[in-house]
Amino acid sequence: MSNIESLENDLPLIAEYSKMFKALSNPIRLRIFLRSLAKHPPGTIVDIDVDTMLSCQRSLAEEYGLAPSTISHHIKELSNVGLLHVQRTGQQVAIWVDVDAVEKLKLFFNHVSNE
Amino acid sequence: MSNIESLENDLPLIAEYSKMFKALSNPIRLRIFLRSLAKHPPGTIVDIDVDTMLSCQRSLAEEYGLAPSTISHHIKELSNVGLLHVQRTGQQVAIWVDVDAVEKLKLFFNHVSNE
DNA sequence: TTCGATATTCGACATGTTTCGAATCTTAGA
DNA sequence: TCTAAGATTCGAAACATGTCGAATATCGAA
Repeated sequence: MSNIESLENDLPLIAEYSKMFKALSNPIRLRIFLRSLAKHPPGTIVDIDVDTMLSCQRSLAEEYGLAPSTISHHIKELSNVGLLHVQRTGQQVAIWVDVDAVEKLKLFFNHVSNE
Repeated sequence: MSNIESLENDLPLIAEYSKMFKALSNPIRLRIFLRSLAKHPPGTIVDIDVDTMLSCQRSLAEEYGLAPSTISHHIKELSNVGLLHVQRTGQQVAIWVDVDAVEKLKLFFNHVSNE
C-alpha cells in the first residue's frame, strides 16, 4: 500500500475503503460479519466446505428480531462491497467472509498506525 | 479483546465499533482522518506539539470543494466517536488522531483475522 | 474596543438508509 | 408435478445523512 499522504488522495482507494466501512457501520451487519468470521476464520480453511459456512438466514432473522427480507438486504450490502460471499445450498444460502477483504482492512490499520 | 463468538453478542462493543466505522464510512471524513494521521502518526510523538497538528479547516474546505460548515460538521462527527481530538489554537482549530482509538481498530482486525 | 478572519451552529432541503409486509422466485421432497 | 420451506425483490414509510448559506461565536491584531 502507498504511504498515507498519497492514500489520502487516492480517490478510488478512498472510495473502496469507505464503502467497506459503511458496510460495517450498521450494528446488524457487523454482527453478521463477525458470525461469518467465527464460522469460517480466514486462513484456517483452504477448501471451502459447506459445513463450515454460516447458513440459516431465517434463524438469524429470529435471533436479531428482524424480518428475513431485512437480513437478506444486509447480507447483500456486505457482499456488494466484497466482504462476504453468498452461495445457495439447497433451500438456504451459505455465507462466508472474503479472506482478501479482511486482509485489506487489517493492512489498512496496521499501515496507518505504523508509518 | 474477547473471542469472536462473544464479540458478536457484546452489544455495547458492537455499538462502539459500528459507530467508528460509520465515522470512517464517508470519503471526506476518511480523507480528513488520513491527513490527520499523516500529520501526527500515532506512536511517533509523545508530547502533543501544535506544529504537528493539522489546522486550516478553511483550506481543507477549498481543497475538497466543500463549505467550511460542512468540514466543521465532519470533524465533529469524527471527534464524537473518539477518533479525532479538536483544539482551538488562535483563529484556527487543530485536529489530531486519538492514538487509542486507532489502536482499537487495529486490534479489531488483527484479532478477527488471527483467531 | 472594534474589525477582519476563521470556526460553529442553525434551519432547510435533497438524498440515502433501514425496515417492513406482500409478492415473487428457488429448491427439495412428497 | 405440486407443495412447502426458505430466500429475494419490490414498494412504501420512517428516519438519518450530507450539504449549503445565513447567522452567530471566537480570537488576534490594529
